[in-house]
Amino acid sequence: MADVAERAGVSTSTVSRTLRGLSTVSPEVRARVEQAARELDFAVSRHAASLVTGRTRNVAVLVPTLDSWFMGAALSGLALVLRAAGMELTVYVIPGMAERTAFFERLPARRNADALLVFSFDLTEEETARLDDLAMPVVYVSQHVAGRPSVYVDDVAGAVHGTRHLLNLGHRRIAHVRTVGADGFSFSSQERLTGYRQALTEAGLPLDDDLVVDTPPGDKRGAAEAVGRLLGLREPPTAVFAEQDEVAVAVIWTLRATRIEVPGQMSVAGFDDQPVAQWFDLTTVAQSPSRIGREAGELALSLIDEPDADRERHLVLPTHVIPRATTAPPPAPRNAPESRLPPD
Amino acid sequence: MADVAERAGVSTSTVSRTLRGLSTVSPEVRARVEQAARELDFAVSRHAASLVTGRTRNVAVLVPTLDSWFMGAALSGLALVLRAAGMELTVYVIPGMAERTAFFERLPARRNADALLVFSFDLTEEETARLDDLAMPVVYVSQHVAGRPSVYVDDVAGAVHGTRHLLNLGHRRIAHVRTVGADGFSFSSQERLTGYRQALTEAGLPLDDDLVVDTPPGDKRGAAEAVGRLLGLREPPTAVFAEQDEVAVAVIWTLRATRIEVPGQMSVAGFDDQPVAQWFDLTTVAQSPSRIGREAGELALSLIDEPDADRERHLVLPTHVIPRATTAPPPAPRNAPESRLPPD
DNA sequence: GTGAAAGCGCTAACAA
DNA sequence: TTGTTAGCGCTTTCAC
Repeated sequence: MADVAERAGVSTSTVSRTLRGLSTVSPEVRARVEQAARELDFAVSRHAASLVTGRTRNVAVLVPTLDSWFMGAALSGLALVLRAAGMELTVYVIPGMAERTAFFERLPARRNADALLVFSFDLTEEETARLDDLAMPVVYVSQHVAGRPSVYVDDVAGAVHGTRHLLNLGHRRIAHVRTVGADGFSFSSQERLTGYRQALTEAGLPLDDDLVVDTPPGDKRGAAEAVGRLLGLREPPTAVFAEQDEVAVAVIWTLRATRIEVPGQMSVAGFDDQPVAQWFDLTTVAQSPSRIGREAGELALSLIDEPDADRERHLVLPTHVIPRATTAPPPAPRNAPESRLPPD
Repeated sequence: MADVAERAGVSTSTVSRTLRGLSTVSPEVRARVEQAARELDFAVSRHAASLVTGRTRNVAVLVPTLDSWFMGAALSGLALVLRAAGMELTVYVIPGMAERTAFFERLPARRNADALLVFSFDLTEEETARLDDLAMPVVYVSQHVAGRPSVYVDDVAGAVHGTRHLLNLGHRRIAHVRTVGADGFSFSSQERLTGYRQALTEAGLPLDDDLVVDTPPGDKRGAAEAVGRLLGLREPPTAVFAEQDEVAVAVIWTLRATRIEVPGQMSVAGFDDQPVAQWFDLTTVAQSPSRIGREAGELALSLIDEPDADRERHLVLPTHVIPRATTAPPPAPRNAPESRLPPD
């Protein structure tokens, strides 16, 4: 910066003021400084600037992986918002328990970012408390954390609508296939189960635990087993509401391999609307991770500017059912009393 | 850090030395300092440290998007390597031409990272030159840049093997569907076409330009048109080698919708082996973006430590064909002279 | 509207 | 082995 100052014949203060766009610089001086900066290919060192301002112009995110449709889309949305605000994005990827422990022990984001977005973890009380004394805004994404700003999709309502879609088609035996990961059921997983149950109850149907089966995510074999269990039931379902599109696709795969037609003999609906849903023409409950990312980014930015605003804000994003080709009325429709069904 | 020093009854220098793990600290003092640091939840400000060391302990990546299978996997691999080295990762997402211009104009990574990884852009000479005077190692990923360190997959060889797989099944009319984006054909696109042609030529087959058709990526309609063109040919192909799995899937989709059996009447192979390939049981040429990310990260780290080593290193990663259920011998096999085919 | 000077939190010489 | 001191490159008073 000293070089630029010298070349423009001004002090470094003036260069600083010019480059930050402060209006207290005369036009001629501004022009001279800008030209000098351009000629010298000068870029301000964020580090030095942070040191004195205390702001890093950097937002950190904590994610379990980068390698998923959801995270890719969410971070793309977030990146968009951050770039528009002149903020940079640093990513902490925490794939396993060891890394997670290390992260919460050292909290490396401390002082090196203006805000932290925590994606898709089901945090313990301790971890949340640890983040509380981070002295920076923390936004929780894809999870509800009481008293802290959160952004998430309305999984319960989504599952209700997805299930209702099947009910409205006339299905009465509707199964739910959910995923169980290394850490047990995720938060979304539980919410979607709740929604599924709620829709059935609303429709006056009994909750049959045999109709709820588990599978590891992204595992054909697991899905095959789950489907096998459902087909082995005395009264098998006529429709499956899967917790995620990937599971739905695996279910469809298994059914077709077993020569059971979808949707002719069995309807299948998913949740997410990720690209694979289009390839399979899958009926699904759509959410927008990219919007989640954007909203979370904007919330973080607003918290950076006004640390006290929105401190407890929960932003709940909507879903919508996209009917496609994997759901249809059941093969032998029973004479269901339509009046008892709430509208889809 | 002053607080920690006071609490431990030492100078800040000693705290600094301790926290950086220098061995010139006596065990008792080290213990006191570490305890004090823990009690105060102290984390070193990377900014202040960078200011004096000139090293940021941060690696920047320039990516066109985060929202793709390839980038997700590649960045996950990269993140792994970086975390192990205690480096942080900042991501610049440049989705469009405007952002790209802005990036190369301002070069915001300058002085704010120890290395830059440039993913999947076909850079112009100017842009490359611009990165040259960035005063930090720049690693080019998924592209060949003469005289600069690069990491990429061997697209030509991959396409050769993919095409040979079809040749070995007995196909003689093999089409190639490639993608054309907003910026024209990508580098990989061209390489894969080259490999396709090379395999045909090796097999003594003529190159028929009618067998090479274009489609926008991820667009069912475009794929349908492309397939239509191929089927309308006087002598239609018996197999399609698609530039990417997504295109292959779209092609299969169209074929099946047209009641053309895959692989019974038409074989289809892809390139990438992304998850959707498994769902469709797609024969494909597999590459490992996660490995690409790891290798690129390691190359960058080595360049940071030894700026002069490996300056021109090109790391070319292998691919392999995964035969699955979408390829089979052609419906009416001609009596092809097997001896002329190179081994797969 | 501009400059001089102090200092942000750290590390790296140098002394002790 | 430890402490003292001088800056790293910037922003921010405070004068002018």
